[in-house]
Amino acid sequence: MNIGDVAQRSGLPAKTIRYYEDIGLITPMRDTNGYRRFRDSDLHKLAFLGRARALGFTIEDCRTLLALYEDNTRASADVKDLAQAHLAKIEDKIVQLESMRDTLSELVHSCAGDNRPDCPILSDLATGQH
Amino acid sequence: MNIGDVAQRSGLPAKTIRYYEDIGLITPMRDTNGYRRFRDSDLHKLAFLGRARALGFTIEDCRTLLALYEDNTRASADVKDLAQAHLAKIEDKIVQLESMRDTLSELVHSCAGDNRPDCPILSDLATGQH
DNA sequence: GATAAGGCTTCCAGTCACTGGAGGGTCAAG
DNA sequence: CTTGACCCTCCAGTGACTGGAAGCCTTATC
Repeated sequence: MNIGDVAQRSGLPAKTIRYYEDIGLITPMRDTNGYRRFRDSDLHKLAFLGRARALGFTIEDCRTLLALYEDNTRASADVKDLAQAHLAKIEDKIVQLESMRDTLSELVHSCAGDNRPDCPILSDLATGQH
Repeated sequence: MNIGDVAQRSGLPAKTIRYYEDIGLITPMRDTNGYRRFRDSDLHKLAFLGRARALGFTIEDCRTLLALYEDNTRASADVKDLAQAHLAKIEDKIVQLESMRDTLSELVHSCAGDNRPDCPILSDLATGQH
């Protein structure tokens, strides 16, 4: 398979696939013309990476996950720890965003949104007081 | 005030304040020795920026917000529109993160986390199937 | 055989909002 | 006069791509 094929099948942009090779996540073969030639195992890895990234794992997490995946003597505890740490970060972010949302939503609702200049949003930003 | 003072009072790192000057958000004066000299109005702006950033507004949003703040003929509708658009983005992100959290949480709970290699997390990443 | 379209290559630069560090000048206290 | 705490500028790096330039390869058509 050429890069266009794996891009389509994995759902990842060709640019991203080249980038993943650059940083050593995959190592496709090369044809005599210099084109990358992808094996099924490469496609498999890319799909794996796509799913891990979609769950928000960092690239370094993905590297570790791939290594664990290919290590048949892994302990599932190692995978679980990684996933749990990541889950905690996500939950953290959600809490932060919810706090922003709540404040912002309150401000938006308290603003008339008309032609007059009076604006509680700006007042709040200016003074930190409602 | 020197940069250390405004850093402490605004809660922003000195590096960030210099950066904000670089990109034209503030324009402190200079002493003869080259040190930045901040007026109260600069501190006020920095506090404004700190609060806007804490609500997740981008730097460009902040620039616009500052301009609106200083324009006494603004329409509050302009501020509200900006805030509402930003709120929508935040809500979007929350939905995405919640989806990640739900999937990940399910996977984490289904993984034994022991010394054996069998791991539903890796299986899911590998196949996209539970 | 020429040519055009599309796919592939590499390499460089830009994104966002800082952050770290090197290398050096300034200031106040003892 | 030295020490230590400030301050300065400039450069590079972060994460994970993404866009674009410049150029080679392949396939189809005329």
